[in-house]
Amino acid sequence: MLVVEDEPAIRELIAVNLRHAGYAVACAHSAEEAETILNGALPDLVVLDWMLPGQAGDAFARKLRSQPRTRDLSIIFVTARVEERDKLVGLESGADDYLTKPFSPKELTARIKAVLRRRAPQLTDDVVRIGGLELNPATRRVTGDRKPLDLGPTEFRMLHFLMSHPERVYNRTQLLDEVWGDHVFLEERTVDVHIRRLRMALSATGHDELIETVRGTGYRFRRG
Amino acid sequence: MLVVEDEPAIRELIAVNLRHAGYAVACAHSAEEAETILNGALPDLVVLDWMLPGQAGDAFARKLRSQPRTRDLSIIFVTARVEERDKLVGLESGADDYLTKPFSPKELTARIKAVLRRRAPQLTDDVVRIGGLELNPATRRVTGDRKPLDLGPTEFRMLHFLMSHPERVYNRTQLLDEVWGDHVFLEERTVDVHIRRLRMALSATGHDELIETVRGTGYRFRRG
DNA sequence: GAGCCGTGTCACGGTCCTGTAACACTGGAC
DNA sequence: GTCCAGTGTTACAGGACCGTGACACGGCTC
Repeated sequence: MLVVEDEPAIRELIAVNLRHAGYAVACAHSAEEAETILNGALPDLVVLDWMLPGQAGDAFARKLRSQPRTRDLSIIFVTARVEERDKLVGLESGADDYLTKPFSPKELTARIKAVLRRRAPQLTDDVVRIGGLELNPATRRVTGDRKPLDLGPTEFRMLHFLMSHPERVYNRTQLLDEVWGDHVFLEERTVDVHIRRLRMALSATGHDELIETVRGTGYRFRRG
Repeated sequence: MLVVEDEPAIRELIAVNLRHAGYAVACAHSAEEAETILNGALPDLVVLDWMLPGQAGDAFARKLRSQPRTRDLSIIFVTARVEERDKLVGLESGADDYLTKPFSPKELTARIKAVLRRRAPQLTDDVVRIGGLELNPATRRVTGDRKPLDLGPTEFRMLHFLMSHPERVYNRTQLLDEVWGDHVFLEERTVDVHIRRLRMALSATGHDELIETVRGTGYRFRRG
């Protein structure tokens, strides 16, 4: 997650809230600094101020869209202008969404979730194979070393999600959002129990150690 | 791929990204120009702006659907309106999907891929043979181990569909769409009852266990 | 009209799943 | 070593989910 915003107060406000929501955040106060960062690692999403010193935000967005490496980045505009015209121009530069100041942290994270969900994390019907496990969403079958595994609906969804994002650590809130849906209202410890049930099922073929606990953070599905 | 959009900026944004995704793209700024192009070559898919000058986009879509030559084109609507009502009308005019501005290039290509992939193979008249069962669509006869089975119309269509996609799990909504037709308005539990009737009929030759219940998901036709 | 067949819906009961609380345990800070 | 937050484990009540039988309705034949 990259936040590009010249106003320090707003930049920190956004960053703090994103971190709290479980995202890794980098900040930049100008388009130039943002470019430097982007030359290193690519984020999943860019929160971009409409009004940037020197170079306007939408010009920067067009630039991102014009380069192959950054073409597919999700972009959310933050703007103080509410006029329709500005929104339209924002759309023309290929933003995924926009926020009008003032906005609440809740709205920010909600929109980010919406944008991210709209695009990537849609679990597909493709077969996932990792570490001796094979999960087939279309037939809803899971095999560990050719032996079939019996999973409940929730266990299956969780394993599907984890296997689709190996090595990556998810906290309990994120798992609730991804596996149960983000409108649910459940205890975080519920995740623990389902992790256990999933591990139990996987242990039938000796694959129970594929799900790793990251103390203080959450869980991770290991490669091999 | 044909892009029909009157706003030059958005049109180019879409076209550039589609070309980058590997599609051949033609552009039109109005419905009239689009018709001229369609008189020449037929694309696989049309990206159509909801608001077109002169003729509304959905009117154009209806026109496409009404002509045999363009009836089967996939259509994706692009609209700035987010209201549910508009979405509904968009789908009623036969759109395969719609995009709400703002959207990102990645989202656009993802949806296009989804629509193209969704064009599932229709049920053919070929004889289907699986697990001792033989279903002949042309004669509308089903035999289990050479013994004839007596099925009602709905049971037959459902068995035909399930046997044509063995191992794959379908939920009740999908089965309603595939067996009854896209836009029926029936209780999902109705599927259960017909599954039962089908199982009863199949049990006459001992093949009732071929239809498997996948709890929390739907039903599956087992191989062998 | 009566009778039959195919169909959609409902209600009941059993089974399995699931969320939660309570308790046991672990790892790390000090 | 002690202590504590964080996690593993277990048990259980409630509920979701599905199979099943019954019933009403419409179309059809006679």
